[in-house]
Amino acid sequence: MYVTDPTQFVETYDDDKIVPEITHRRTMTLKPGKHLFLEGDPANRIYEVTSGVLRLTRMLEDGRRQVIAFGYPGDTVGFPSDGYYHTDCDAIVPTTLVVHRRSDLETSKGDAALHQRLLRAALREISAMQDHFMMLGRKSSVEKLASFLMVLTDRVGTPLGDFTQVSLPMTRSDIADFLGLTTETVSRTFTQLRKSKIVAIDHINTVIILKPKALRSIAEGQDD
Amino acid sequence: MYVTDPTQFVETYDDDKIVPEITHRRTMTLKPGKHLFLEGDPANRIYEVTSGVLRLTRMLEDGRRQVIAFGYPGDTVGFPSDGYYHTDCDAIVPTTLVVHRRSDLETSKGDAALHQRLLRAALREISAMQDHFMMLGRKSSVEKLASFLMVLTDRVGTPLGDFTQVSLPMTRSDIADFLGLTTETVSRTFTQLRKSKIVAIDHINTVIILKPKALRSIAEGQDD
DNA sequence: CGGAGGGTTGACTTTAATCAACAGCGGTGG
DNA sequence: CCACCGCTGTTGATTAAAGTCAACCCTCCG
Repeated sequence: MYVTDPTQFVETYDDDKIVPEITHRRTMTLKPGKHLFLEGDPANRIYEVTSGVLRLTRMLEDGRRQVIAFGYPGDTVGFPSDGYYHTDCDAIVPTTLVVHRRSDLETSKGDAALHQRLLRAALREISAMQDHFMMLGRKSSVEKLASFLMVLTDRVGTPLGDFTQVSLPMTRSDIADFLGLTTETVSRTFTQLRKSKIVAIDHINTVIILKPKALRSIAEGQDD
Repeated sequence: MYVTDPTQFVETYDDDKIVPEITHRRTMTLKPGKHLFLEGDPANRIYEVTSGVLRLTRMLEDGRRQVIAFGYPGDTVGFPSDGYYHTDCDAIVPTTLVVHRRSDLETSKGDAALHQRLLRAALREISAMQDHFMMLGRKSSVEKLASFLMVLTDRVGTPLGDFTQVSLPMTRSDIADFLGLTTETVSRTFTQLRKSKIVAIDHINTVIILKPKALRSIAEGQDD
């Protein structure tokens, strides 16, 4: 019930014209709460998420935390810089991964097609991070939460009658640390969206998008 | 683009045994205020800054602006995603650039060494953006400004007696939009740092770092 | 000399954070 | 099986931080 809809994942693959080969594929699984790597670890592997959800985080000395990204199926994680990882990464649900050796991908010796994929993934990542900047720096709490829900709707939403269902495997605290808010504010903002009938909250970790257009226009700051 | 200290850049060159050839190098210059590209333009070129400073920005419909990065010498700008630029880019001082055709860099046909450079630049960019996330999402206004000044000190600071001088070619409004603050808050925060004798403000666009250690510990959230 | 734009400062408002209480659920063990 | 504990989430009251609105200054330039 946690896991991201497999059809979504297949589509992502189709879009990218990536047909994974059985040969030369190393896969692994990761249990919830288990770390894939920590900030400062030497970065020898690059991973592609095939199912589940990862959480990439950074911490300040005093415990303040920023969730950099959630790694959904189709995402690549573990981009190295100067040979090291610059975030912690752990699983929030059981997760399966394809493992690539960094040396295969980064040096000229490796497969050119794999190379291409890494570069494309990095460029997509940069673009996604640019959206995230605008969100962190310039949006209000409702706009942040609406943006977050829209992204998830577009990526991993599943149709449910006339509406779209989105599962939120992460805690409120994860959402808060992703959006640069507190858990209390996230909670209040959910309540606000629920009371204005834009979303319904099914179970704590399942929301139903009732008015996608309204949600999107909030996300983009059109109403104020 | 945000943090890459210049020695780093030189080392990267050495590591890769890339000595840019005069041949096949196309350069250009850009006057202050002139745009290099706009959000949504097809991304056919990738640029390396050789002198000057660029500003990369994104806008919301209602005019709210986020400065994504400043492009200093050694930085690469114009990373495409889906074939388009996702930010505006203009010069804030006279700027010179090396121009690369995207097709040369991104497709398998191009020079493998150039390929490598693009990938490295993209990975550095991702790492820098991760710092910026923490700053936007979790730091207070003083911490933000201190972080900004530290990065500039490390990258482009020039020794001045016992101290370090940093020039700020961008306006207060650019700094505000980079840090997710208002110009008023930036101004007040400069005053605060000036009054506590951590920096001195020479000319509007030149600051002198009097207590780098104090500034760094504020930036990292050690004092509160 | 005068005007425009960028920057600073002050007074006040708004937003989200903080502090605190409590509800719901899920697991554990008596 | 039920009681209790601990964790996550919600809600309320209050506070703190940054935003807004406004006045003013300074400098650069025509």
